Amino acid sequence: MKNGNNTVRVRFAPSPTGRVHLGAARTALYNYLVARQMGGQFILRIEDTDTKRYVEGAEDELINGLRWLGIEWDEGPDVGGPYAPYRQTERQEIYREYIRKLLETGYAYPCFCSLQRLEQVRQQQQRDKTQQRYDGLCRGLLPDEISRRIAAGEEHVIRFKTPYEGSTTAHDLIRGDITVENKNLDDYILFKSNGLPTYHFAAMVDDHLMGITHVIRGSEWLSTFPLHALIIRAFGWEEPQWVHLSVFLKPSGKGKMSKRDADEAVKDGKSIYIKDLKELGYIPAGILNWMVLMGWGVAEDDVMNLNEMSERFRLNGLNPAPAAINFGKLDHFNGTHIRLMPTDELAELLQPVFAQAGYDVDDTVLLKVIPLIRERLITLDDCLAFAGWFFQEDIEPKPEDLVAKNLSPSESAEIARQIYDILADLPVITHESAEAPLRDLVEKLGLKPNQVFGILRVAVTGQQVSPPLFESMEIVGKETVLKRVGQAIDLLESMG
RNA sequence: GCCCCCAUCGUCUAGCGGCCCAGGACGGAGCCCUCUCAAGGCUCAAACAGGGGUUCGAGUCCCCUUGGGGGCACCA
Repeated sequence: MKNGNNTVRVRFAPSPTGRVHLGAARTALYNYLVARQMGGQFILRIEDTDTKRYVEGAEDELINGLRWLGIEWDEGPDVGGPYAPYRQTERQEIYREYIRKLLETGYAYPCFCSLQRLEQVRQQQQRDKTQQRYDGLCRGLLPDEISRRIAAGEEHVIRFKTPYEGSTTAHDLIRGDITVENKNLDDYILFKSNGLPTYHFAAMVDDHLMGITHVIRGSEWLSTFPLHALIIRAFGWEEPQWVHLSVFLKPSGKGKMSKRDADEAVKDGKSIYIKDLKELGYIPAGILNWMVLMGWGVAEDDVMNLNEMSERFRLNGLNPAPAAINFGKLDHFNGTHIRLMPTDELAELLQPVFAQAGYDVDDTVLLKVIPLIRERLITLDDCLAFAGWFFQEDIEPKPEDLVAKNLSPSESAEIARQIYDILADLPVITHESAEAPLRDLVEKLGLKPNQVFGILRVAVTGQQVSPPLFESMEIVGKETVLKRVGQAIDLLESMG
């Protein structure tokens, strides 16, 4: 390997131009997984050479989002490393040095064409329905003229001198050899007139200098990656392994997931933005498990944590075809991982959810409540609907909910009174002490269990859907239970 | 328009020439369990885009068609 000690080095190199979404997070994940399983390094590099599209705060969201997911990097702008700096705008000297080399060897040349002229050329090519490519006006400029115009301060860019003849073949790990005719490539701009490099140039220089062995990135680079290979070869460097990931399609499978679609999803309580997912009550383990399986698959046992993923993941098992996003599966994996989580760990996650909703949560109560609600949670936020009533002094059941199915309010009130008497007679309400006498009551009245328990459930919890009744009563205690059943009786009687 | 990539159940996928009248997961249907809602267990429906080759044998290899995706910026 090029860095001499056989270590795999991969990188995730986003540009801070927007929010962190699924596509980016999954690319980061795959890179991270490869580094982990091979005992290599994972590098975070910020590609901020587009000053126009730079978004304030994007880098923070990125770092926070990735860290929250549990994806850690060995080197990066915030943690430093042997190849610092890791922010491209801080590496401008380096790029200038390397572009000089390409200029000297004749692989690159200055181009003085104006934006307007370029636009005209493009339009003409469009009219002619031919391939769009720089027409090469400045390609043959003599050294004298070049130095004269540069000395005169004329604005210019630097282009790669892509051969007109021949073809270029480069190898993608999951697609095999890809060959393009050089005439179908372009004289891509390597340096912009503002003195900053473009992605094509900066990324190649950095990947080489940072000893990157595997470039794992989105498929939007698939059509330009022969060009990237050309740049690397022009320097005489060794090529990394190229891996181009598929894109995400919208849930319908019809068309690429666009920003607009992403915004639409948010209205349904779904999102492809990591930060939104966090706020929606999804947990890292669930999101990770969901993401890793979009573009990669296992034969069986698809529930995995990060460690298991890094052991099982295989780059050559990647699927080159685009994948449609399936939010239903996110729910499934999130619920599954919540169920897998130790009680105390879940408690720590649930505590702030309750707090944010305005509940004053007692930790010891919460610890007892969790086993009752855990298998009912899809997202963390679901705990509010199931268990919020545990932490409310007063509940307000709807009178009509208190009325048992096929019975009148007064009949229901009578049953509630009998329930009250039974519970009042118990020294303490537990699952064990309450169930038998209440079931006897059901039998005595000749009713369905649900009719009797339904009244009690609504009386105690205020809602028709709740965690298991007996266990719940045990937690809130006899005093509260009796108080609420008493209130329910009053309510039922007031209904006439 | 030009260039490149892709193609197994509705969706994510296993499959790298015979182990496949195609396996798993989500979702769906049914049953069981059951104090509600879940969770769990069991069962069922559901796919190799189409057409040509190659081969004793093709979901697996090749070609074409069709369909989908990406790229064609002084953006990454």
